Amino acid sequence: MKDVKAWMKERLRRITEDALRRAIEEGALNLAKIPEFTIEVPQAKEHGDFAANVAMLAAREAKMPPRRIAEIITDRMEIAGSGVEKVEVAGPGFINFHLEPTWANGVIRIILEEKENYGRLDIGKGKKVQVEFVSANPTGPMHMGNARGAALGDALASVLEMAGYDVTREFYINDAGNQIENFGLSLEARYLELLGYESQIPEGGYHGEDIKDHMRELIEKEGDRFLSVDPAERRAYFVEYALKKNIERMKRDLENFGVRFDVWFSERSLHESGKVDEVIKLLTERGYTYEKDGALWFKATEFGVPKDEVLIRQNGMPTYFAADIAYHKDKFDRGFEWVIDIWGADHHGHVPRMKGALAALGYDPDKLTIIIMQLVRLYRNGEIARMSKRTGRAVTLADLVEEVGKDAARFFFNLRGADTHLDFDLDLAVKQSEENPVYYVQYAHARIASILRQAAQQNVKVPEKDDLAPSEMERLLSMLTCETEIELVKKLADFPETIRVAATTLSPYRIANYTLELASAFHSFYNVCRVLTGDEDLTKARLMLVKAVQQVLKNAFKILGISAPERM
RNA sequence: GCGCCCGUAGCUCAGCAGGACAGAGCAACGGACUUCUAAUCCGUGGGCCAGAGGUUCGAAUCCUCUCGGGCGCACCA
Repeated sequence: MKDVKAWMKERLRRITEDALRRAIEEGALNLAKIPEFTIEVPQAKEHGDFAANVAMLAAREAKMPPRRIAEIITDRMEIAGSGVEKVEVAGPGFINFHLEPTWANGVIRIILEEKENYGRLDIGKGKKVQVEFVSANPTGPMHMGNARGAALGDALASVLEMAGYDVTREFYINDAGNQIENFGLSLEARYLELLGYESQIPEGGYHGEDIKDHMRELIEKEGDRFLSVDPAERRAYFVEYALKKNIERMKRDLENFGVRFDVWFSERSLHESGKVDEVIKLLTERGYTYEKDGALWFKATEFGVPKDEVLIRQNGMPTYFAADIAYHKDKFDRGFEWVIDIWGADHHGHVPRMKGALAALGYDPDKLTIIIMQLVRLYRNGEIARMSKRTGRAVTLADLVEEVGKDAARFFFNLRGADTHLDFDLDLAVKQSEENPVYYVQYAHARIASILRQAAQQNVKVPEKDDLAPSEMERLLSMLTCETEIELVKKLADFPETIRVAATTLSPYRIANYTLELASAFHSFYNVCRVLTGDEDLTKARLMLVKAVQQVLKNAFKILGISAPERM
C-alpha cells in the first residue's frame, strides 16, 4: 500500500529511535530498552505535523523529567534531508515535528496512479470472512432496523474488502419455525375473512396489510378453491406462495437500497438436510445436552451463560437456537475463517449462548464476531412511531428509500456507530432532505466534475503520469502551498489510515465522517483558490489536486454505497 | 433482581483504541457571488464531557459505584 502518512510516521519513528539509541549509548539516558511510543498527529496546528510521546513514557525508568529526556533526544536527532523543518519540545514533554508544508503533496501522484485502488490495504491478507446481516424475518416487509443493518453491513463488508479480506455477504432466511406457523395461520385467517367467513388472526400472528394483499392477490388468481382443501395443506401452500413473494420483494428492496447478497441461506434447508439433527447429536455425543421436562437442553451454563437453553421442545420441534447452531457450524464448515453477524440489540442476550455452543462443538468462539446494533427509534409527527410490522403501520425500508432516497438514508445510517441509539425523525429527514449532509459531500464531487468539464472545454488537460517526467510532476505539485491546499492534501493522505481504522474497529461510520472532512477541506479550498487560472502550471497542479479529491470521494462513496453525481 | 448498550453545546452526534486549551453538523446571529455550481465559504455566541471515587506524569477516553434512558432475561424468532 502506498501511504505517505504511514511512511512519514515510520521515518520519524526511526529518527527518534536512532537519537534515543545514541543517547543511551552515550550514557545520557539510563534505559534498558526503547519504550513503545506513538507518532501521532497533534490536535492543534501549532504543535506541528506529528508528535512523539516517547519522553513521557521513558520518564519513570530513566528517572528524569520528560521535558529533559525530550531535549536529550532532540539534541541528537539527525533531520537533514528528512523533510523535517524543525523539532521542538513542548507541553509535558512531547517531541513535535514540523515538516516542510508540502511534505504530503506526493500523495496526489499516488492517487492519480492508483485510482479506485487508492486506500486498498492488505491487512486482511485474503482471509475468508463472512458478513451476515439484515436476515430480516421473511413474514413481512423490512423495517427501519433492517434498513440500518443493511446500510451498516454492506458498508462494513466493503470496508473489509478494501482492507484486503475476501468477503461474502450473506442473508439468513428464517423460513422455518413457529413464526412461519403463525404466518400461515394469519394468511389463512385473512383468506377466509376476504371470502366472507368469520375468522381470527391468532395470538402472535401478523396483522399487517401485506398479509391481506397477498391473499387478495391469490384469490384473484385462484379463487376460493382452498376453502375445501385440508387446512394444514392449504396453509403450507399459502406460506409457500407468500414467502416467495416476500423474499423476491426483499431482494428488490435491498437492490434499490444498493445492497446485494452473495448468498441467501435458507433456515429450512438446515432442517431438511438433517444438519439440525446432526448438530444436536454432536452436542449430545460431546455430553453437552440433557433431558428435562420432556425437552432436550443445552448445558449453556457450562459456558458462562446464566441459564441452560432448550434445543428440542417438548413437542419434538427444534428451537430457533438449535437451527442457529447448525447454521453457524455450517458457516465454518464452508471454510470461513472469520464470521461476523450483525444483530439487533434485542438479540444481544443470545451472544454468549451462541459462542458457548460453538465452543461446545470444538470451534473457536473468537472466530465469530457479533456486532450488536442498537435499535432505531422512529419519530413521526413528533411522536415515537412503533416499528413493529405487526401493527401494519411501520415505515418500511422501501418507504424510506422512496421518501428520503437511497443515498441520504445510507449515509445517515453510516454517520453513526452501531452502538448509538439512533433517533430517526422521518418528517425531518423528508423535509430536510435538501439539507442532508449527504448532499454536502456529493456536492463536492459534482463541483469537481464541473471544474473538469470546464477544463476540457478550454482544452486544458489534467496531466497523467505518462505526460510528465517525475521531476516535472514534483515541481508542479510543489506549487500547491497555500493553506487550504496543504490541508486538503493532508486529508487525502489520511484515507488509507481511515480505512485501516474502520476495518480494524469494524466501524464504517468512520468513512462517512471522513468524507465530510474531505468535502469540507475541498469546499474551503474552492472558496479561496481558483483552479482554472491564467497560470498554466498552477492550473495543472490544481487540476491534479481536485482530480485526486474526486477520486478519493468516489472511493469512499463506493464503500458507503452512495452515488457520485457528476452534476447536482 | 441480573445482563448488554447509551448519557459530551438548544438538537443529532464525533472525539482517531489515555495525551497538550473538548470538536462537527443542524438551529441562532453577522458577513462573502461581474470569475470554475452560494446545495458553498468566513466569522460570533453556546460545554463542571450525567455525578462521585480510583488507576496514571496525563482521563471525555480505562476501573468501581450512584443516578437517568434504551434493550434483553420464553419449550418466540
